[in-house]
Amino acid sequence: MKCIARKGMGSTTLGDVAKEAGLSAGIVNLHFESKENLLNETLKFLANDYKTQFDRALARAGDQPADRLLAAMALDFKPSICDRRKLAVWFAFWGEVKSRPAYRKICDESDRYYEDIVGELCRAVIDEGQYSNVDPLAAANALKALTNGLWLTCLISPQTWDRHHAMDAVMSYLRNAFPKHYANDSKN
Amino acid sequence: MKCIARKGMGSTTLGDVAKEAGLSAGIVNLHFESKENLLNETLKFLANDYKTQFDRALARAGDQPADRLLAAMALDFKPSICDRRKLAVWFAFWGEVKSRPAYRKICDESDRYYEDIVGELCRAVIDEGQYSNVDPLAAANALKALTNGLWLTCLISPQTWDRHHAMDAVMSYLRNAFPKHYANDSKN
DNA sequence: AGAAAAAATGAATGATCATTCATTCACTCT
DNA sequence: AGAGTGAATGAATGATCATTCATTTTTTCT
Repeated sequence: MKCIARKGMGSTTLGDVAKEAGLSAGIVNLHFESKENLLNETLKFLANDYKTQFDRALARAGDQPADRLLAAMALDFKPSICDRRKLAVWFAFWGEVKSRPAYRKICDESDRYYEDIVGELCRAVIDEGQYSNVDPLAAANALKALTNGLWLTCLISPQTWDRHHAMDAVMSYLRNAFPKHYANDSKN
Repeated sequence: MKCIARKGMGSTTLGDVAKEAGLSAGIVNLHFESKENLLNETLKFLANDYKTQFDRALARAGDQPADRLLAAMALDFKPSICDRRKLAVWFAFWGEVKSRPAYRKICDESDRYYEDIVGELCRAVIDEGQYSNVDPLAAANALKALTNGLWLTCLISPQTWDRHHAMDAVMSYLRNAFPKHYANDSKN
């Protein structure tokens, strides 16, 4: 991941990875069989790292759906996730999604997991607030898209845009969509 | 662009490009000097293609800021822009933004152009609607991020998600943010 | 300690590529 | 027609890389 962030996915060689690990040239093939396999495992690792943090963030959040939804969204802009190096790796893989079905599949399955959980949270919030004409799954997908887009902005314009601006944008979205729940941004 | 969409940026060789063009091996270096230069020009071409369509879409839109803003957003989900092959190319470059300053610069400058124009449209809409506490630049950035994120969803989940769903999500955002202007989605 | 297993080395191999350039081709003038 | 110009060819070059594997080093047992 360090190598991908530094040199880009196309330009990281197994030699780079070995050097980064402080080991010798042939080491990656010994442990990962092939470069393709290493990259697949890297994406799985990244996805799993996110899932671990996501599950933990929800476990720590309270019982209220609105609090849980906020916790889920806030995670995306914590330093442990919204780190320019990690974001670069996500985008490196997304950049190959069209040409590498294996990457697409991993991302797609991962996305579905969050769509379910966040969709369910949205459903509960919508019920509570009697928000009419709001589809919970659509809201969950929009939130996911907003996050990914804001990550790109963090990547492209680090000088003028940071994770705090991004979190503000998410709060703004939540306030507009679910005004009764997020009227005053008391959190974070 | 065809090659990048099909094989990914790291795996497209100058030979692939030459073959796609129906020409011989050395042709790319003859016309573009180097591979690096070809890639830079490709990104510039893509950005310029978008700008052309953006300017034309605004030129065709009416005088009302709300109509103009809607036209700008709707463009992003027209087939000529929201095409899986073109999206793959955008993401291929975004995937290297961290490691290639040249790409970041082109994207950043391009983004700023739209931030100005869309920000100004948001400002006008906010004035008209007396929407309180809404920062026009923040709204413009959020809309841009939403678009980019929705593009990613189109790339990753083409089976369950298309440009129409994406446009619905944008309409939903506009309706929540500027209810007086987009209450009934009479357009597209 | 010392045998056995596991991990790591790094030189060698063979493939792939970007780039070069002498030559050929196609077209435009007069 | 034929000289002159620009475009295109494709074989050759040299560099980079993934991968292999015989050998060495380290760790884990008893």
